[in-house]
Amino acid sequence: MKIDPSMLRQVSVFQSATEEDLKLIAQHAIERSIEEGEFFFFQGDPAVYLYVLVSGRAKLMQTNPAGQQVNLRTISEWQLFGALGAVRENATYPATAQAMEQSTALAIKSDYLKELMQTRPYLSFDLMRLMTGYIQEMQERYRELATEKVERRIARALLRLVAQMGTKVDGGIELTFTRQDLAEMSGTTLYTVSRVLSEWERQGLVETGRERVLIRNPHGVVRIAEELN
Amino acid sequence: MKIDPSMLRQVSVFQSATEEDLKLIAQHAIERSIEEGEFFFFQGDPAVYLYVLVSGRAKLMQTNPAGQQVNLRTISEWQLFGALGAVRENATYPATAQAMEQSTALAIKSDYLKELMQTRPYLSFDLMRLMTGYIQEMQERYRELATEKVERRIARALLRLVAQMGTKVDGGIELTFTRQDLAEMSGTTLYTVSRVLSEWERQGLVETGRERVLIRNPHGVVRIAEELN
DNA sequence: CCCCTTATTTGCGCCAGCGCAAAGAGGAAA
DNA sequence: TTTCCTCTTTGCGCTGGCGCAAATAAGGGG
Repeated sequence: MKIDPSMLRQVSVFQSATEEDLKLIAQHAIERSIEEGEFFFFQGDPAVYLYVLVSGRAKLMQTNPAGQQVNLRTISEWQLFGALGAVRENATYPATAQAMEQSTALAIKSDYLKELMQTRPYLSFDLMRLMTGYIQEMQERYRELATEKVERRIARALLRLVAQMGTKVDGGIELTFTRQDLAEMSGTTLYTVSRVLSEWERQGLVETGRERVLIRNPHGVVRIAEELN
Repeated sequence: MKIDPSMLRQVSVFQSATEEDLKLIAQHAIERSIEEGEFFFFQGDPAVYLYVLVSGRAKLMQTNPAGQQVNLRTISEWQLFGALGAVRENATYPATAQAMEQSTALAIKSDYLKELMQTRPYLSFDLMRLMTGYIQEMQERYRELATEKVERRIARALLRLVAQMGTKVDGGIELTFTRQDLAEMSGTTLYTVSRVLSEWERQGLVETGRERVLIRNPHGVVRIAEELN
């Protein structure tokens, strides 16, 4: 199945592209579908392609030598990932991309995008805007991890997820994540996440289930995330 | 005192610039000198200028509402900082820049660089390369903070500093930092840094003094930083 | 509808690292 | 030399959060 080039405009980096460019990009893209739990690429692989997620959900994570991992970012539809290789020569992916459900992505040769960027300043510019966003987010999360207590970090992780992929349902906002995912996102362990969520449930802030958190009182979660003390 | 434009080539982002461009940039730059402990800008200020440090040393840090801070990066001569504003509209600085000693920097209007970048792809490209480097470093540090024990984090912080600003002296590599600085760089407290350094001193790895660490056995520090156990 | 796999909860014990407090130590200025 | 300020060290007690282990719950497939 070929992707309609104009769909690509949903990708933030391509928002100012011409129809012409989108068509070119679509022509150079390869579609790749993988199952839940499989990988688009591994940390350390040569960064030959960059990807645009077309459907499904994936996570970008980093693993240390001992195998422990942290979740850097969750990728949803029409987000770009693995793009660092388009900038550096002979780059390797600094993180691993794993599908959280059956997913499809467009793979675009990093070199090709690099070539396009030579003559299309808006592309570099939009990509740069994306990157500055990541830098800011990582800086913030780094500070959080260094200075904030676990409960607040979990609250923030939850809020970030709400902004990114929360779905409104009756009675609140729903998120689909395992405790383990949440732990990797907030730099803690699944046990602690479970305990904190249980406590919040007792307070009526959330309602939890298997791979599911329903936020009943978003304002309450915000208060935990922001409250100074 | 006016800066010789060709000196600007030491700035990584300007490495591929033409002499012409360097001259233009130099003409648009304002020199600003500040004393130790003073600030180039604060987190939250409108990001009107970006800076190139000409002499001295500064640190970029992020503060949380309660006032605790983490050190994101140490800036040495001819490094660019505060550049995020050149990319985003109406941006505010996401961090605070404080001089660690008497320092001088060139201030360049963010808008001006943005203008230059429109017609000089190499500039965007080199800036992007710089940014991808920051992203990678922050991702790594984030993972470290989430998964590694304090001792190892301190070892890594030390090694990063060695790479960036270590000076070779007889008997080792010397660094000039307070325990507090080191603590902010590795996400811990000055007490813990002090204890760890004392222990390393007993083991003969380092020699410590006021605002000073002499690394006697770099290999030993690397071992602590890398060793999987 | 039952079985198996995977996710979740919770009790329990433990310890790494925090942070106060108070005592050194080093430098700079006078 | 003395004073003062800042940086550093270290004892001490405490606790947040980790992680094992075992029980429980929830799906999903056959």
